[in-house]
Amino acid sequence: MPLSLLNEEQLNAATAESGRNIVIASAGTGKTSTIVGRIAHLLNSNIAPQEILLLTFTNKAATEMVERLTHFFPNDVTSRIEAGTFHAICYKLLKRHHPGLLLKQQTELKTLFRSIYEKREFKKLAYKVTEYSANYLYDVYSFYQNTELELGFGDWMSENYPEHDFFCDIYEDISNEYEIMKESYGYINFNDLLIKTRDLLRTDIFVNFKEVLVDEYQDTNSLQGSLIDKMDPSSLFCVGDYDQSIFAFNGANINLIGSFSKKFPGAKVFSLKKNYRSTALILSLADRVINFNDRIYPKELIVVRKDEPISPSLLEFKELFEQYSKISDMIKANSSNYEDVAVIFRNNSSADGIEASLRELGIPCKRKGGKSFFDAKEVKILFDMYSFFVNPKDMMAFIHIFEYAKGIGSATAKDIFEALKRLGRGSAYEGILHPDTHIRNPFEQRKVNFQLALFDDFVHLESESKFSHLELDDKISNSSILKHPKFTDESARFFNDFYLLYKKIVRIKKPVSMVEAISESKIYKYITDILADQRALDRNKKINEEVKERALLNIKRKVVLIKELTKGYTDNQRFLNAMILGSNELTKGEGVNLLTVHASKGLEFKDVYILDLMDGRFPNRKLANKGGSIDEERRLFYVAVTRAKDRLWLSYAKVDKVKKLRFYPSLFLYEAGLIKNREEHQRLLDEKYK
DNA sequence: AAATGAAACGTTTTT
DNA sequence: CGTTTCATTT
Repeated sequence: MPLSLLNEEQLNAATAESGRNIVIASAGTGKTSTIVGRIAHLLNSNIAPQEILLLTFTNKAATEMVERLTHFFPNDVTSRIEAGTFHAICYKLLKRHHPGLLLKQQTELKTLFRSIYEKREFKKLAYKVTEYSANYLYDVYSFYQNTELELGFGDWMSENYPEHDFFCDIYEDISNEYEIMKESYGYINFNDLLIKTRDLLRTDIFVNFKEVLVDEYQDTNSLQGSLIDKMDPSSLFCVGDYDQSIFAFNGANINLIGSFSKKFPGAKVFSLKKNYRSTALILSLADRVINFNDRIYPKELIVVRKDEPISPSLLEFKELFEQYSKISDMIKANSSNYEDVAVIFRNNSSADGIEASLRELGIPCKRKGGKSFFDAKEVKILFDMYSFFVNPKDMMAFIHIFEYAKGIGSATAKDIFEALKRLGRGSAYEGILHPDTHIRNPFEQRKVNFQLALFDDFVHLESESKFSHLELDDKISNSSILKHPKFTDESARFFNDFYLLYKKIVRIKKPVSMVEAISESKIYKYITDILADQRALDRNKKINEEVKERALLNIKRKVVLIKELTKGYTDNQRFLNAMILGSNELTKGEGVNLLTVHASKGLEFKDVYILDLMDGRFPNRKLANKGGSIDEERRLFYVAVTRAKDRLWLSYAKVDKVKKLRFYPSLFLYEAGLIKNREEHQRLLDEKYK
């Protein structure tokens, strides 16, 4: 039984009476074992597995904990435990009452938001404050949704950004229109997942969890908190560490832990103090630094490991890239098993340098990186085509597809989409396959000036027989869509190919076949050919056939990868949503782990190298000055250090010769006692940031 | 309104 | 350094 493996303090927590319980668990004190033990205890007490909900920060963590339980309980028990991230669980719940929902990539929604923003006029008059950019406003709005439960967006803005009071009505108006547009295109995003689930709980979605367990409670935000409140479980078991709260930018409320007892009078507080993970020297270093933060409860760490510790060491380099290559050398010389090594950095910008150096020495490494893969144009367009077939309301996907049709840009693509909707009596899907043949002109007159209600001329329709020489499908050559004057022979063929694919795909059910049908279609070949041409242009703007071949091969390889990703999925919506929910949980490859501090949360490694410990980069001064805080940066340092089990290296470089920058060692290196002359450092810092 | 070429820009962390 | 945005031409 997992319970017999627990020490006394862990066991006390794991077997706590049901009610409101919080466990303060410092790094490396067996938080995961305690949660696993707690679930075992619940199951032993005859609580049904489906009455247990485990909320974690990553899906990986959830899978791991359930996996551990399978060693002690039968599969049909553990598989019925609800476990996952807030978002994944909400998706599952919401799906029951909202079956057609489709998640959309964050960047797409930003584009939508920006398009709404750009229609607004910010009349400045004599006002000296400039309005927030669309991008920034989107982030602020998202932050608002995660943190504010009472006020409307405009009121919240004017309270928190009083100097922008003047614009707050416009800001709120933009957010309102954004919500309406989002709804009309059938989109949903990460925040909506939580908000909609919360709002439907008790009225449309019913849950009956006896026990809700929350891992990484310090990184829970108000929105997530309100979701738990609405579930109102009979028992709640939260585990967290004040010193590891590093998600303030996402609305994580560090006070949730401190105020737990206030919010739930009579709540039991447990604390885990025995550290099993790291050596005494690593822990004392972490402790020294984190003690510079104000404490809300005393930090008391007991080192369990008694083996001879290896002292953490400071690595000083003259130049940034010298640092990367020397560390790569060290990893090669020092480590037998690359899987046990992690290179941790504050900013993703450090990743490329170290990755290149490792590759040079032939050292395998892995990065959390679905991003670049899903950002590739050939992947994007495949998913756009896929999304449009699954969600015909998805106008943005439609526009992206038709931007590849020569002579048709986003404005015309939008007209065509609207026209298809009209032909299909509200459904673009029907408009393509079964257009209303009575409508002669499906195109709307455009408003040239919205305020003055000036109208453009009707779209001047061309003759139906314009493309009779092209051998198009009958359905298409008879379609009034092609009467739009922007259609040329080439784009008419494009539309025809689009129709043919759509006609074929309608009967397809399985994601694999879907990806196959799209990737083998004429239209996808046409698009990828354009992409390959672009990539094969040489200096004289001529296509290098050899390069083109390679580009096409590269695209084919990505298609194969997408096909592999469909494994295990039988439902198109589920597959598409999973690609968005889990896109950056994919880690590819094996070898040395390259991680940001945030991504390293919850993990542990024998050897840890922390890179680029320069003032400005870590702590990241830009962030600390707005929104963040030096305390949060210090917690980040604490998290990074406590990932190490046996050996730890802390590294910085003095200059970046490419960007011609001079660096000063990180504040935390002084606080750790690794560099002594602090006064001199402070003087230099004061000079630099006055 | 689209295509092309030139200039700026910017580099935070996650579900 | 590569992308994104801007300006110019068609």
